Amino acid sequence: MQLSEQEIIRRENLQKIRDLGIDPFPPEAFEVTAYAKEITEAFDDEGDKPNFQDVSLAGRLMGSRVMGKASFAELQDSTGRIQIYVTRDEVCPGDNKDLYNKVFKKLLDIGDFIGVKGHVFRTRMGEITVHVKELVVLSKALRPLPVVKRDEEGNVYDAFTDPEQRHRQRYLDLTVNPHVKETFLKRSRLITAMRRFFDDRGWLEVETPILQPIHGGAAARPFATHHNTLDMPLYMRIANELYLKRLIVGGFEGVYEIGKMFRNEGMDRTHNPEFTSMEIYVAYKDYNWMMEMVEKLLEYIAIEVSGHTKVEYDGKQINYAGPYKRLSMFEAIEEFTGIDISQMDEEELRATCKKLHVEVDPSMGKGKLIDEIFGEKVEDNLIQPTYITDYPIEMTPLAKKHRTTEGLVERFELFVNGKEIANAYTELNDPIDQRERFEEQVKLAARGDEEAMALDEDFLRSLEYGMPPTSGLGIGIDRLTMLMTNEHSIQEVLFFPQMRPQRKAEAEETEAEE
RNA sequence: GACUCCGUAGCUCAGUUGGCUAGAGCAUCUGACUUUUAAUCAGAGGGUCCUGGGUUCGAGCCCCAGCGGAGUCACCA
Repeated sequence: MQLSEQEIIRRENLQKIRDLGIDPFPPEAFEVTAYAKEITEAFDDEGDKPNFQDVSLAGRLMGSRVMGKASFAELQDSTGRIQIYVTRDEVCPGDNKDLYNKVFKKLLDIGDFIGVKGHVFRTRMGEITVHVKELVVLSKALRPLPVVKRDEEGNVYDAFTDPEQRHRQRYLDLTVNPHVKETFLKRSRLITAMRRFFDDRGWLEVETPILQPIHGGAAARPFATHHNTLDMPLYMRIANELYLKRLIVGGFEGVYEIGKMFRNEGMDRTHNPEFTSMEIYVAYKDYNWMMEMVEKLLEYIAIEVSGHTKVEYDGKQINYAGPYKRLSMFEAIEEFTGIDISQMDEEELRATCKKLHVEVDPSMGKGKLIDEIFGEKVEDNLIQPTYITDYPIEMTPLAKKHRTTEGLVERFELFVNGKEIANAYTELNDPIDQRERFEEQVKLAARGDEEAMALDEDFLRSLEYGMPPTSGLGIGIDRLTMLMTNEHSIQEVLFFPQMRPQRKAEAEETEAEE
């Protein structure tokens, strides 16, 4: 491996620290008693006795301003940065000044972990600072960190911005770009809030198989794998719906799962091959109840994550306080095109598509044609949270037929900022109807539809034993996180988004070793 | 999968119509400095110009192929 000049110098510094009898990677725990954010927010030197007079902090050294016998430096811990003040004679009370003159001034580099003990004071310039009495090396960094600087007005210099490097080396991104950490803290708060909301209502968090012999529950191409001992193909799940419903059959009244799904399809700003979804099923409910539940859920999450029901996205204020506007698919199309398609047959729909300049192909059936019109003419207009209800039966094989309208199912999707973020049904629990719907899917598959659902005989058997009336909901956690954090790419809300291997040569070497 | 744009120092970026030894700021190194704030001042070092071919007297720049990324579209919950 070819080392850069800076890497060579850091390795030399590492050895020099060892030569001074200091372990640059000490095994002992270091007791932390205070954090940067806590100190900068709560330090009080107005009264008789300033607080934080005996603190111990640990973190990375992120820059230093050395001036002879006294220096200022930046310490960055898990909560943020704080200035530290280090003087030679306090850090080195005896005759040996090596710790200051050699270790601190020369051998420590940006990125090294150090621990400091001392008291907090305010400098003449007004900055809250830790006056260091003891300093220890906790871990040496051998590679130079990107150095991002900010001036008083908050202007950023030499930002670490290349998306490729940021995503491949997320640890660097997290270290030098504070906003990134904030996004992932919000993601975590979002999931925690959602879990608490469900747990408080007595619904049970469960886990269902990720490796599935039949990839059911959604329309998507799967990742295929193989189990050696069983000598059988297995698929990474594209959905967990059919397993969660089996648990409702088994007698749980409410079950939910937050977990990864895998779809072997294109990648772009809103799609990663693995993504996190939340699915919940509640017995004795229908989709009308579910709409009210989702309103409460999102309002709760918005407040927990950002403090308000109104969250800015893309320069727009999105208001998550319910109730949300509800439009049937036909009403929505009529609202944005002026055309009532509810009574049209396939030929009339085809003519309407042509009139609206919506591209179609001959393989599309009635449901697909309606979906195309909706996607082209309506979706982008649904900025504030809006429910679209009552979808054509052809595209929704797991939802119950509409209670009043022939040809529709009891389904809704929630749209925010023109994107679908939730999907829910009054679940189909009639096993005979369900079998017929699966058989339709099998016919589609025979016609070459790679995404048609497979027939799951065991799932049908479970329904035949009886499933209570149930409503189910799925929410894409990544996309909801994007909305709550004002991020525009799914890569910004995943720690490690999928990327191509960096070098072909390296990939070939790895293969050769196997 | 198609098209467009991008790839130069650890980081952010210049680099003219193809023309001397490829530049800047920060970072790094040497020195000065006991309250600094993007610390400052003086000096120094650091390059697989993404990779491989080609055109040319001469390529960071032009051509071809490849690798990686970003965007748009296609596909898709």
